[in-house]
Amino acid sequence: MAGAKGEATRARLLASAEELFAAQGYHGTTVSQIVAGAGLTQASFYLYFPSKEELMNELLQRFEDRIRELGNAGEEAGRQPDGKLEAFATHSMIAMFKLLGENLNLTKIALQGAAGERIRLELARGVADNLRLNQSRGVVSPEIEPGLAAESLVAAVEYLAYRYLMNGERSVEELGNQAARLFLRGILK
Amino acid sequence: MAGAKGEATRARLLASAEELFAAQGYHGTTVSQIVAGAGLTQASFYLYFPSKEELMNELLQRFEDRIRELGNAGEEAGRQPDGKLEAFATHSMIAMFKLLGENLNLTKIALQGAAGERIRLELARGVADNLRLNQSRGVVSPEIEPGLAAESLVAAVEYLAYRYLMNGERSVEELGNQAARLFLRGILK
Amino acid sequence: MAGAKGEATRARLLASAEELFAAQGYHGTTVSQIVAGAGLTQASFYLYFPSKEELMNELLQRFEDRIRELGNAGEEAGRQPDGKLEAFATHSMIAMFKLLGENLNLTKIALQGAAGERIRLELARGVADNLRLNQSRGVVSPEIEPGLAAESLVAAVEYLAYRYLMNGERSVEELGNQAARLFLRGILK
Amino acid sequence: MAGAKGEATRARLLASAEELFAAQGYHGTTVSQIVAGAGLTQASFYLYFPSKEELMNELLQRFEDRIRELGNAGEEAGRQPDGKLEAFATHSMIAMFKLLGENLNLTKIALQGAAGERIRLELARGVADNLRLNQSRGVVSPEIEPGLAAESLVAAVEYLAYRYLMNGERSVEELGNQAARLFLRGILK
DNA sequence: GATGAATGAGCGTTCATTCAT
DNA sequence: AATGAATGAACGCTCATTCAT
Repeated sequence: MAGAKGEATRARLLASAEELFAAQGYHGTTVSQIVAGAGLTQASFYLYFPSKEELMNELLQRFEDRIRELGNAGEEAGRQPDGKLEAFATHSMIAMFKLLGENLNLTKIALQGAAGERIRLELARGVADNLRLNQSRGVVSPEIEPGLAAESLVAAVEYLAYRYLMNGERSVEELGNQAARLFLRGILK
Repeated sequence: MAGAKGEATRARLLASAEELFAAQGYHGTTVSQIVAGAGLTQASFYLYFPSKEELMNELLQRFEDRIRELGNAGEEAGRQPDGKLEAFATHSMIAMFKLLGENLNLTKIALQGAAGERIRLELARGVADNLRLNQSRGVVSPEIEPGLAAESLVAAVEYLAYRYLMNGERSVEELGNQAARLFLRGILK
Repeated sequence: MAGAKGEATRARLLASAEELFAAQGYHGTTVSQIVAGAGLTQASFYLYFPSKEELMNELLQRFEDRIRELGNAGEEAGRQPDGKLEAFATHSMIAMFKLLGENLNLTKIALQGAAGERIRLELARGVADNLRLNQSRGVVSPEIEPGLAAESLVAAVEYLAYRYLMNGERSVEELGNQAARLFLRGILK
Repeated sequence: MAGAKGEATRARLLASAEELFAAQGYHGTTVSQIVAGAGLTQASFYLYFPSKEELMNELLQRFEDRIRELGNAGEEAGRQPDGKLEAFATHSMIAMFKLLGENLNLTKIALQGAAGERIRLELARGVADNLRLNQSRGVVSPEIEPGLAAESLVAAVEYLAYRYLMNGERSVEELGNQAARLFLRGILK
């Protein structure tokens, strides 16, 4: 079982970097801070990553992979025939909050840089496709522009996740229910 | 009117910094890039700002001031008696998009750092107050949580502004109408 | 007269680098040694040169320029009709020793790296052309291979210059005379 | 015969280092490149050599040993009574080219550093002694300075060896004949 | 006999900032 | 009002080397 110790060290570096990148941004974080957080010297950093930038890329890649898994899961669920859109939407929201909640630092990192836009759009695309499908089924109002609505929803979910899950003020279910209600029925009585 | 030239130079530095901070972040932007964008030498920077950080603070301050103006205007408007909430909401939305659209770089800067949270909350507070008022009037559904709804709305508006105004793909009015419709009546038919 | 001080500093850096590169090679010399030799801090180095490598290139360029001047002068002289080859050769040798002697450090630098080969060949080419010309005139033995002979001569001159001019053991004229005699008439009685 | 494998590994390290030092110089070559060339890890290097510098010294020592053997052989040959200097010189030249040709990388290494001077002088000393002996015999011109002539010859031979043996453009015999002719009889007709 | 993991020191380079002119 | 010249501190990164296994 060669390399068990190395794997652990590598994981510590990733964890340290994740935290720091989220808090201070990529440029604002130094390699020396990352290694300090992992209890290592600077030189050791380069045993595990060829550069600070590559470590960043690895973090982003991890996040994108998880996003894609969510997207795939959502797609399957969305194809289910019957019209219980509300239950499905709520469930989907909760899944999104859960995903983001489990990767809050990654979320923040991924969304703050140039890569952020791409990831955001990827998240939104799945939602938009779903809206279009349900428009054709007559469940979703034809006045809605699926793209805009999906992007609004994604932006809101991201923010709420960061705002309320980080400090534990709200649960994933609460947020999912409220967001689903808000976006499905609007705020009017 | 001594200092007219100095004022202009100072403005050029602010403009250069605004653009660069928005594109690359605070840490990712160097003083030498800022002065290059303003056609000056490094040393001149310090004739106008005590430090890079103070320049940043000034930009943030400017943005907060404009936000506050918007908030004040909204408050007045919100107190108007009659029940035309929809028209008022649409109008408010357009005003928000207009404000952000006129300060896209500042918006991006303000929202990416630690100051972002404070500003976002300030924007949301005005909206939340309004929602609460209209809940008591029976116009807004009692199931809505004003805080959450307001923050969702602000997050969505910010993102849409950045996404569609920067490249001119949408007008302020289009965005305002769509956002108002979405948040007021929801996506369901 | 802007920049007089800067020019002087730049020259000091070049001088310091020239000495160090000659003594320790490019890789063996550090920027911190160069600036120490010029009485500056590390950061100042980069006010004058974009990189250590560019400074090196500039030194090499200077040397190549001087070599080329010598080559041009030699070419003109070589075309002179009459058959006083011996006097001409001696004069040419002295000119070469003088050039190398005035740029001993540059010579050493230029000849130790990858660029060395190119420069050596350039020097030798002029000599070889001359040998060929005088072969056709019947002055130089037809058994001689001009390329080999020229390269031998250049290699010998370089070494002698470094060996005897650096410490002042011999004068440019002594070396020129001896080398001319050796290569023209050989060592046999 | 314990240690057979170790010996082989050690030899691989020496070979790898020889090639790299010749191509990039001592300072320009890293231990990690050396071990990579030998298919080992960094740590293994220090099982065989106490330091990078010691490896270098060993390479230089090997070269000096071979030079000395050549010198001894030459001395014996030189003492042979009869006056066939030309044949002897040609033979000696070929021997030198052969030696250097078989150790081209070592030659390059040995001559580029501070040790180069010492080795060059050692090589030249043997030649100079021989010239002096033959001057007293009246075979070599009294106008020749043995030291200068010997050093010129050595410098030329070294260069020619590197220039023409590395790429196989010339054979050891061709070079030996040409060099002997050139130095013995000169270039004049 | 060889390795994986680690390190202290130093590399070339860039940063925000200062000051005499 | 602006600049040329300089700097201390820190950056990301690589070096030769060590040591427990």
